[in-house]
Amino acid sequence: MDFIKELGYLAIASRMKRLTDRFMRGGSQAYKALGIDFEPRWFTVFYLIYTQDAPLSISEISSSLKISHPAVIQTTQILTKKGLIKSFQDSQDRRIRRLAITGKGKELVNFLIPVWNDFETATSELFEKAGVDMLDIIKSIELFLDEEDVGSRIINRIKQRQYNAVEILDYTPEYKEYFQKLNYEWLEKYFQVEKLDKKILLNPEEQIIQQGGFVLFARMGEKVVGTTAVLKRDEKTYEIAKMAVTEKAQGMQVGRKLTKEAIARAEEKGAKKLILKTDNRLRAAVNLYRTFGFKVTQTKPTIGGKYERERFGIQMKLDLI
Amino acid sequence: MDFIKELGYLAIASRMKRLTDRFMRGGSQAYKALGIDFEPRWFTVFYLIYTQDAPLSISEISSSLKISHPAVIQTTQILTKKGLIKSFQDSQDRRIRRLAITGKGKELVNFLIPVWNDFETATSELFEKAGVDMLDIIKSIELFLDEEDVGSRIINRIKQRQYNAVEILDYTPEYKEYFQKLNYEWLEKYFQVEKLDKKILLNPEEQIIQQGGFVLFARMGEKVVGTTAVLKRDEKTYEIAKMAVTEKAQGMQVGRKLTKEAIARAEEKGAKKLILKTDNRLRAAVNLYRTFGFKVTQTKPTIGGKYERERFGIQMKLDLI
DNA sequence: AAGAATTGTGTAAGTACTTACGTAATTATA
DNA sequence: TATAATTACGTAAGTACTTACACAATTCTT
Repeated sequence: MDFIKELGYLAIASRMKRLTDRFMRGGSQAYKALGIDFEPRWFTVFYLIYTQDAPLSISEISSSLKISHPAVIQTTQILTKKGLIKSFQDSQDRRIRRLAITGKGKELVNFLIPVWNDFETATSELFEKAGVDMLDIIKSIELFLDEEDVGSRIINRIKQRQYNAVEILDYTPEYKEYFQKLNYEWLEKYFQVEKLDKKILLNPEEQIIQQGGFVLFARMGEKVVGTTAVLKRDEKTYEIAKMAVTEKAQGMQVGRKLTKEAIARAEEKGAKKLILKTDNRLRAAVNLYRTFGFKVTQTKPTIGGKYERERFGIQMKLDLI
Repeated sequence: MDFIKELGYLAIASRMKRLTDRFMRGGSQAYKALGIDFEPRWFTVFYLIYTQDAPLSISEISSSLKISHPAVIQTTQILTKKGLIKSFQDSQDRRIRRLAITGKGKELVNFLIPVWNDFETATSELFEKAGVDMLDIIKSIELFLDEEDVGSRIINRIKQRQYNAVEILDYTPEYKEYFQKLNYEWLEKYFQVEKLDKKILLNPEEQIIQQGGFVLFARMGEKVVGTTAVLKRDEKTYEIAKMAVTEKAQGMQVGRKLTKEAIARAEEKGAKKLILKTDNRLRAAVNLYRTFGFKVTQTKPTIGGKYERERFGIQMKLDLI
């Protein structure tokens, strides 16, 4: 029974690892059977040093093989101990230690060349029998991964799913309490709830909607996890304010979807300019707004601003069309 | 610059390893980005325990995943410390420790299921874009490796090459010295050179060839590395004797090719039966003869045998049709 | 020309496996 | 029913990487 096989692409990395280990062990067995004191993992470093005319430095080997430099150091230490390579200081740059093959090393290479040939033939024959051009496959996969690595591929997919799971709702009186609660949650964490906050948060209909603005809510599943308000400043200018996302839902694209919807609705209402006030220390928020095209317009302390916290804040602006 | 790429199938294992590492690291990054305390390497063990209804033992997990049991123990120790699984002693067999998922573990699974889904979609999409059915490829390669593993594929190829490199030569007077030297080499190592040995080794023409037998030599490159004699016992019976391969060439199929040629030539001369005397302690030799169909016919000490060493020896026989 | 930044190497610690070996419990065997 | 063999688990040591950090030499910047 082989559980990993059953999991398909879910455990593809584990399965590839298992296969790779099998290849590595096979190589090791072959050397052992021949009575040669050599390991497959030394091959790339040793062969690189052998083929290059000019002695290489540690970091040159590291970048050529795309492995870490401590890995190179470890391997070269072993090869040096075996007497297969030697090292000397570079004459120009005293930081650099250059590595070259020894006479004993060359002797071993001559002995190993036909063996390596057999390695190559045996593996290429195996892949040929399996009807697989493995070199081409790896090349093509590596190319795709150079474009975007596995991690970010997965992360983007997760974000997309989370984004789709967020539903944006219009203001209704029964959600009023969430507008207050969600904003209190973060205000209390980072700043204090000031007098003007309370006034707006307690009376959104009167303070925002009746003034020509609007309020949005974000729902994930059954839970209201975020909110934002858009205030009307004048016919062409609106302000995004009172954006709040509950802690548990942060990083789940709630703010992104709220912002996107807020911009779209403001545009519908005839806005030509959107502004917002935030705090330079709230990096996630500032970066989010930036991805929508908001630019910082004011970083100096607003002396006599309406809110105490504005003394540390910045203003951002987005021109529509 | 990517040296490993240039090496083709010679460094395919290193290249596969690099690719696998990339996948593993990608998974790790994704969990980290989500703020989840979970690692890709835990997945197979954790998921197996989760999916199975009955709690599993260490060795059941080990064989299901085809990894060593200490690897399972290590992973389960971590998962236990994280509170995701728990263990209890089996009621029937007190050696067995059974592993089951905890409430906390189930909670995490529920959270992770959509994430794992994203893992799967992201990787399968990647392979699809690359035009590769990776699951099928790995399946097919694993199938071939189950038949014959990488190590033995390589070793067989090396042996074949070595076998082809051995050239069998007929007796000529100028090689006479090798017949003596090669036999002295091993006789002195394992036994003593006895009186009868000397007589035959010094006069092969008279003692072997003129009696209806023959002598063969094996050459690798410029060097004579092995020899054997075939003595005529009667019209239908020949004896393989004085087989010697120099130490440096041992394991290189010299004995095999000499034996094969000896059998073929004896057959040409009309032999119906081949016998030989060897020592049970020379395992490599006995096994070699066995692969040609020789059977042990006599294991008891030959009291009063011609050679002192025969007291520890065995006799083998091969019937030729 | 002084200070900052970068580069090359080395060391330490951590991770995720492996093989080898030890011990206790169970099962098979004579 | 002793004894041997097998099984299940655990521990130790080794391997082959990694990341993080330290330090010296060199190069860049002002």
